Amino acid sequence: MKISTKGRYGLTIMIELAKKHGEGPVSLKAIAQANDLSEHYLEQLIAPLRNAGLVKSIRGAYGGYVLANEPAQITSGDIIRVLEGPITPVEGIEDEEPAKRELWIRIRDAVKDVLENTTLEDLANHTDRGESDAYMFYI
Amino acid sequence: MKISTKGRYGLTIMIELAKKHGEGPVSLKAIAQANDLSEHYLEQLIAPLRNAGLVKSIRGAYGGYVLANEPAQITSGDIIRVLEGPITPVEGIEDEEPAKRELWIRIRDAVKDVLENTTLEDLANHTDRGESDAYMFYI
DNA sequence: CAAAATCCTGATTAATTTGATAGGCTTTTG
DNA sequence: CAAAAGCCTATCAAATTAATCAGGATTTTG
Repeated sequence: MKISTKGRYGLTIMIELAKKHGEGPVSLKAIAQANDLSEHYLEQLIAPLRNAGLVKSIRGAYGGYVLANEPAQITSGDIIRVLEGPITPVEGIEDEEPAKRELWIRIRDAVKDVLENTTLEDLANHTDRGESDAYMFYI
Repeated sequence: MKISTKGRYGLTIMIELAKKHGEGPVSLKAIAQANDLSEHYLEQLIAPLRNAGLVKSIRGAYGGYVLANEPAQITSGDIIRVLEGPITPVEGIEDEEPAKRELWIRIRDAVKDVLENTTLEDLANHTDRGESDAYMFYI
């Protein structure tokens, strides 16, 4: 039940682009350095994001990437789906025995709901407002 | 974002035990055959379930396993946590940047809510009531 | 034009997780 | 005792994930 670095780093890239939205292209190098990640690895992740039409690339000196849409129009689900595949706890839910199928569907819909209702704007604008740390308990 | 066969088969075992709850021990062999799974592999999965106190073993001929508690007292979260580890989309949520942390927490809590509110009784009693297949769309 | 910056592509490797297999030991029943 | 069943440990194969490497192509700047 984990999201791999693909989805995590992909989200990192997209949040950086959302923060700089409207300020011209941002290079992968800058994102990689700011987050201490491998630039080459990020290249592998942004390729599918570009193919999916979530970002646009601008080549050449002083080039980089920009979001293809407004941050409010791009959901975390768009990103995770591209990099992690369909949002479902189990492949082929339909083939599962009814008891388990019910559980997988409940989980899938719960996660889907969160991912589709959290946009890049929500994430990029989120400065730590220091809400109660009640959610910080370990489960 | 997938649950591996560990969690899936573990849940299968536990549902079988719930269905036969109160009728004496059920052997792994019977469960393996009924679900066309490898008995040896199931042994690896039931060991942690036993260590966690979710099932009790009865050795010797005509032995097997029984639930350690009533089906209504055991949640799917108990089982998944033992076999898949902590329910969280990311290790070390606390260390994440606030923007992403917020998202991981929302996902974690949504999944946690489903898992902790679905008991073995719910699952074992679930005969296919043929609800609307509206949930069968592909995402 | 030449150099720099950047995107773009493919191949390869390393590490981890998952899934499966084998075999022997122990305990209980009949 | 023999059969049935759990218990335990080790090993291996396959798949996935994570990361690295190498080089090329394109565009902009000066």
